[in-house]
Amino acid sequence: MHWTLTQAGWLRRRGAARNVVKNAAEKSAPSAPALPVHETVYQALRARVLFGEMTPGQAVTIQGIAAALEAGMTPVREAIRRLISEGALVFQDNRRVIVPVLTLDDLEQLVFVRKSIEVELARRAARQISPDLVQELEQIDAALDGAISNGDVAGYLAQNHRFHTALYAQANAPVLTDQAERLWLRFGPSLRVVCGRFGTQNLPDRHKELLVALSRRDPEAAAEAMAQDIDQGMEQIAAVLQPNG
Amino acid sequence: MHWTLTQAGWLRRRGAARNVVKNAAEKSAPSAPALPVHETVYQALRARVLFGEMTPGQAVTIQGIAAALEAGMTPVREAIRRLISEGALVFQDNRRVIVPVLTLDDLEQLVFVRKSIEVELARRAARQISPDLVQELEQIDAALDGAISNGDVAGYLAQNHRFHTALYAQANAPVLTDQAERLWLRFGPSLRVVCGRFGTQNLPDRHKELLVALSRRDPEAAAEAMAQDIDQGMEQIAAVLQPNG
DNA sequence: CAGTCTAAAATTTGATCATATTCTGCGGCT
DNA sequence: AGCCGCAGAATATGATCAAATTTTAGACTG
Repeated sequence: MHWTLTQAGWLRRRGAARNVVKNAAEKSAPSAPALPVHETVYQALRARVLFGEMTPGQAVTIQGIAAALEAGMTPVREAIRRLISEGALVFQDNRRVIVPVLTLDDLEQLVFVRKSIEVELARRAARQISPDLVQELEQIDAALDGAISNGDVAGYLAQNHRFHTALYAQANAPVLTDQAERLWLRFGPSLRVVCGRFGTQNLPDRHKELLVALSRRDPEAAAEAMAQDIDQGMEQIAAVLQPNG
Repeated sequence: MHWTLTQAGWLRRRGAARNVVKNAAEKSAPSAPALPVHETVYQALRARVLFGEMTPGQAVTIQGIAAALEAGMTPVREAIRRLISEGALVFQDNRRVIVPVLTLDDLEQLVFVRKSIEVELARRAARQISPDLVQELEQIDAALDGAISNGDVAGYLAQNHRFHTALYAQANAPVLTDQAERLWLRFGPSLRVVCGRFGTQNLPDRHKELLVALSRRDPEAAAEAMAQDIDQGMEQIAAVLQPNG
């Protein structure tokens, strides 16, 4: 399914089924303190960007999102500003918002920053990771392998993200983790394009070496494996980018 | 002067002098395409954070800002979300917003990222900088020295920021520059505290060596000087932070 | 009687929406 | 080409409601 987030007025707000997002959040956890709508909208949009449900260049309109998510314009506006600030969306001169199109230049810089930060995160995680966590990561990686062999692109993207997120959580470095999360938002849409074009078969999976290094608590080996994983992933993206930019 | 950005209703909006910010922006540049209010509010708040006009821990209320800047709540809200996303402000569980208080842990990670990114920016700038720009940087640095010897804290902070910004613009690396700018927002408030406590006299200024390296177009020397500058500045901040966090 | 703990009222602040206004780009018309 | 005018969209406001904090008042205890 591919959402069209433009075209407002596609379901003129009626008293009918309001607040889909909010209700979902409330039901799932009765103890949850009812997240603000601007937060849930943010998370919904963020997931779409991260898992490639929005294609590079696609237009994103406030009213379109508001209609699609059954929310008011103010919270949508807040969510969008946030995503823009994170590089997940781009604010054009027209005042209109689109999903960014990566250039080779951008990608080259992204590789540099990712290698600086995520390699360090891997190093730190390796120093203090617990056997339990290694096992959890192995499970995630197994699910990831399953997704790859099934050609399940969405599953691959989700599990891959889950793997890295779980690992970085072990580093106990909120500032660094924050930066890393932000970087992922920038290549999410393009990563999906890669999968769409080449399928999931020959996707990189350096996670095995990473897992070995982690279970050995070998920071430098973990750092090396992470660097390789990043390089491979980014090269895949570079392959589908326009040569110029 | 120290603004109290809490306490709404402190000037019950009358038709009097509306849109202070907007008018200022419009007047200053007649050719300017009338920036949206949410943008001008963002810039105003950003400057306050960056130049230490807000102290760590200070509360920031939507209605307070709206009243102070004579703007509506929606644009203020957008600006605040943006600043939160950049780490310049913090969204608490109460849903209330404050200026963050750095911990030693945060600072340590900030040093790491700054050194990763800004050192690289210095390197890249050194490769392609023009003599004109070196001269401009020298002028800024002179103004900076002036501010230091005059004990002009605000001037020091502004010129220091200007120096780095102008330098990074030469690196021609928007993604990296973006990251760097974001990092500065996180230690701005604390930097001001440093100056307030120790004055401007013994502030670090490794810019001289940096300028020499740049005029020689020596990337590695520039990188080294930048690393030193960052280390010194961050150490000053560490000195005023609580030992625990 | 002083101290203090608590419940209710008052106040502050945040969240959201509906609506009015302004901007932008497009297409037709001269 | 240049000039309307229209439709889609973004921008901005103020009203309204809800949540959280502070204040106040009273009751209970030692």
